[in-house]
Amino acid sequence: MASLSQSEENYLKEIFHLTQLQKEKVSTNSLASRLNTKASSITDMLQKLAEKQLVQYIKYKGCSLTENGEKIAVQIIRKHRLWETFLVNKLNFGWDEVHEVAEELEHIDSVKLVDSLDQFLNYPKFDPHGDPIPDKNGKIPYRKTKMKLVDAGIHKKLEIVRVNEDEMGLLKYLERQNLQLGTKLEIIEKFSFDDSMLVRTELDTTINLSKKVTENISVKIVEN
Amino acid sequence: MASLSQSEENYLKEIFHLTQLQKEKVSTNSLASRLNTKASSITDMLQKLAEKQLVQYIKYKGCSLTENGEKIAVQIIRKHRLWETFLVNKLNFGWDEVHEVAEELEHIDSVKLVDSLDQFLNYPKFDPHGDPIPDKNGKIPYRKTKMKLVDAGIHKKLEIVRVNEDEMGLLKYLERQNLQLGTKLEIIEKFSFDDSMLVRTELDTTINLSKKVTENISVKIVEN
DNA sequence: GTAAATTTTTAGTCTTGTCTAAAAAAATAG
DNA sequence: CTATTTTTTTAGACAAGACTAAAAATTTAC
Ligand SMILES: [Mn+2]
Ligand SMILES: [Mn+2]
Ligand SMILES: [Mn+2]
Ligand SMILES: [Mn+2]
Repeated sequence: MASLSQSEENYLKEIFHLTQLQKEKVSTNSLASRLNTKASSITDMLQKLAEKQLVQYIKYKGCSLTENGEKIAVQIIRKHRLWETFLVNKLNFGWDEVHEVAEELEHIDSVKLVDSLDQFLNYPKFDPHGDPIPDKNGKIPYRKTKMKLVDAGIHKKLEIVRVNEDEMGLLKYLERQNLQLGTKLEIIEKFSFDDSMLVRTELDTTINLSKKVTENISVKIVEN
Repeated sequence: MASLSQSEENYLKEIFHLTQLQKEKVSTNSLASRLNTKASSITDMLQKLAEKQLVQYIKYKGCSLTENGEKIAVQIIRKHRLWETFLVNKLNFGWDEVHEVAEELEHIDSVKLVDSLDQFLNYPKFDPHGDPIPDKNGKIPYRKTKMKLVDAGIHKKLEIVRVNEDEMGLLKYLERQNLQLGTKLEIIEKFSFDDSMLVRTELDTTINLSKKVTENISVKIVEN
């Protein structure tokens, strides 16, 4: 089990994420754009990872993770999300400040460290953005009932359970609007001409949210 | 201020440590043995670091840190020792388990992270081995009164304030003997034929310590 | 003060991960 | 179904950081 380079780990992680989004095999170009590299670099690396039995790769057909590759990817995601939780819960980072540092911390290689951190944080199930934190065995506590705000029905009592941390600028925007995980809200009206919606929060403030926003927030129904 | 590679940071740190030990310029070979590389690799890197104005390097004459190089080295040491403190104080690592992980954590690049960690730990002055932790501004809280146990006088009340974490196996040995930072002891007798000594600890247990041990423990005098 | 031993540097290679440019395969359009 | 466009792969290059072997400088020994 020779340990992997940061680069290799990032590739595995990204293949995992892309596989979640669309069920098909992951294309060279999609990886290239997520990893900010050129397609040729992706091809090189995929060949290496295939060699190491971490991905299945068929020329021109894209790739997917092997069982082993997925196991490793999940552990990196576990570390990433635990560190983000640590930074927010213990070191008082804002939720928009943690991702970059977690990108570095996730590569620290020590099982004892990760497990101790997990315990120290009291075995959190979700990170500061509401993403599930895989446990020691790689089990991911997906939320069963969760939908994008854009798809939620009108006049139901909703609670924000997840925000898309990848969406550049969203976190800061939500902070400014006083919207956070756990915030309860209700859709008052949906405007079809620009797909924005008017929502009312607990404090009786009403805000208009654009499609861009409501597509990147997930909620659960609290009551109806 | 382009950020440095892990390798470059390790070189700077090691040059700093070696400069502390012996006042002269640091030799290529001494660096090679500390960094587990070959002398030729050292030469290559010194040329690069000299280029970047981080070390002063004169062919065949050894090197030393520039002001800027030292500043960076000290900040890495700060990070190393803060992380070690975190691991012991918050995650319940043993003092013999932290160094390796800290070697990785010390390269995480985020001033906010380091300073928050420092605050979270309550601005510790010393790490789990009794080594001083540089502050945000690079000031190092050296202990004024401290001597190697091997050099301490007989029948004085002493307290362990520092152990040499580099000495392979020492930490585990001391743990086994129930000797830790803060342990009070008194030298009962010194044996010149093998330079060992008999010490009595607070709990009235007496232990014979070899020269190898007493050279790598530092104490302060509590009373005489 | 010269010869031998040691230390340090140089020259040349290798691996990793990236890039650009060109070639090849696959997808799309008419 | 063929031609064009797009995607992917290959070929060749480069920088970082390490290594080995050989050359050069320095130190030590007599
Ligand atoms: Mn993140
Ligand atoms: Mn997250
Ligand atoms: Mn250490
Ligand atoms: Mn230490």
